[in-house]
This record gives sequence, C-alpha cells and structure tokens, in this order.
Amino acid sequence: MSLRPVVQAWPVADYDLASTLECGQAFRWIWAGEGWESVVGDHWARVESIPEGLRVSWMGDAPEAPWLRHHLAADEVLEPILATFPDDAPMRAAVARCRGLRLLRQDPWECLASFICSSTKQIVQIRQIVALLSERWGRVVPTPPEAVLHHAFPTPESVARAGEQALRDCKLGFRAPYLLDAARRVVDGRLDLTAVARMDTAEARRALMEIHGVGRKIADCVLLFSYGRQDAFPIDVWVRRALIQKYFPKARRITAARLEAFSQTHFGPYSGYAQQYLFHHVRLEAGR
DNA sequence: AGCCAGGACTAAT
DNA sequence: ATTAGTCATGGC
Repeated sequence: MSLRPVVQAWPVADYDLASTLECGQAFRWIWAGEGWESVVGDHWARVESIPEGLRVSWMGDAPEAPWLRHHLAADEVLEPILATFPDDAPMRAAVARCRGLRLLRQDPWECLASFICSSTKQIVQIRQIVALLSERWGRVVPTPPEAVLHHAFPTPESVARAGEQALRDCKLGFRAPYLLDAARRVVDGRLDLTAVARMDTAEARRALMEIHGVGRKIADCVLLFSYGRQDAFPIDVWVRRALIQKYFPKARRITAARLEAFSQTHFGPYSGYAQQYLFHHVRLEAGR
C-alpha cells in the first residue's frame, strides 16, 4: 500500500460540496484545511471544491475510485431531479439557497447506526459520538501523513463485542442499548441489511423498525440516505416546523398523520430529495 | 439557568 | 388512536 493518496480532478457540474457534506445527512465528513476528509468503507478519502468540480484524493491501490464516485453521487445528474420539485415559494427558496446539494449514497450499517445515535441530539453531538465510536472500535486504515482520521466506522461485530457500558462511555446515553440491539440483530442474521435492499419500501421500513430504538423517522433516514429510496420523507422537528410554517401557516393544529399524508402527495417522486433541501434551508435560515 | 436537540418507548387515557 | 412522562448529554 502506497503512503501517498491518488489525487484526481473530477469535472462535475451542479455540485454544492459544502451543502452536501454539512446538511446533516452524514456525520463523518470532517472539515480539514481546504476540504473535507472521511473514511468511506475501508478507504481514507478527501474532497475539496474546485471551479471545474471536485478535487478528490483517496488511499488505495486502484487508479480509479468508483466507490467514492458512487458515494458522493458525482455521477448523478441533478437538473431532472430538481425539475420534479413542486413549483412553490418554499421549494424555490430552498433550491435558490443550496442548489447542488446531493444525497450521498451511504453504507446501510453506518447510516443505520449513526441515526440510532441521532435521536434528540444536535448534529455536532452526533458527529462527536460517531467519531468516538470509530476511534475506539473501528479498524485502523491506511492514511497519508496529513490525515486527521485514521479509523473505519466500526462493524456490527465490534459494536456487539463492545457492550452497553462501552457504548455509554461514547456518550450514547439511553441510545446505547438501541445501538447494541441493532448490532446484535445484524450479527445473528435477524436483520439482513442486504435483503432489505431488495424489499419494497414499506416492507423495508417495517424490517428496520423491528429494531428497538428505530421508529418511522430513523427508518426513513436510512431508506433515503443508504437505500436510495428517494421518496422516503423523514420528518424531524426541523422539517415539521418548516412544513407547518411554510405550508400551513395559520392552521391551529396539524396532526402527524396529516403532515405525513401531505409529504407523500405534495413533493413528487423525489420527495426525500426535496425534504433535504427544505431541512438544510431552514437550518441555514436559523443560523445553524 | 433553562430550553432544546435530525426520537422512540411505555403506560395511561 | 392520541398523549404525557421518561430516557442521557451537551450547546447555546
């Protein structure tokens, strides 16, 4: 294994790297110097924004990195997706502010585990928890000298082996038994994350929600961010507020069922994509 | 100091 | 089928 990373410039149009990596869909892209650094699978990687697209570097033997191109969704053509969004004021404002935001394609286990850690946590804290888990239980990967990160995300096996107290020591609090339950289910085969990919969305959602600590919202995050179900529409506190303020400004009381029905009918075939634009936009407006 | 955070579970109505 | 209380931790 070489000590130096492969470096390439990828011409990509319509890519807002900052929005993509800082919009709260993933928690292991760390700002370092002029770009962001992460470990994707078992590979250290780094990306920065350049005028013609992305400047990308990674550790690995191969001269190309299809796994990284896939993860970053650099091959996705954004325009046709944006064209399906409803032509209303809230969506126009969100797209105007963060056009080029892309949904990453994440590893299902890492995504599932990360969002189990996410409940009633601020994004900065989720990043900290994920960093602790990786440093303590993830395997060391080859890195160049300038690297900040040195560990892969821990496997289900290592999380299961770690035990509840060790997870609590990573600041998981009451989520520790939830993450442990998920890891055990994957290890013993009660949850087959590969099989989930072949299920229809409703069936996949039910399978994920069998995990103690995974409800509708977290299941939808995993479906959207790692299984490519771009009509999955996670409704968290921010999205709930945004929907109510922007689409039902003078309603006295909106039930969760009403909001869900609206989210499934109003935003089109890429509703989950639209949801991420709404989410990131309201957080930017709020100064986050 | 008190409120809130990319929620979900349980028990009570 | 909805609702209140609870859980652990830390940013602002």
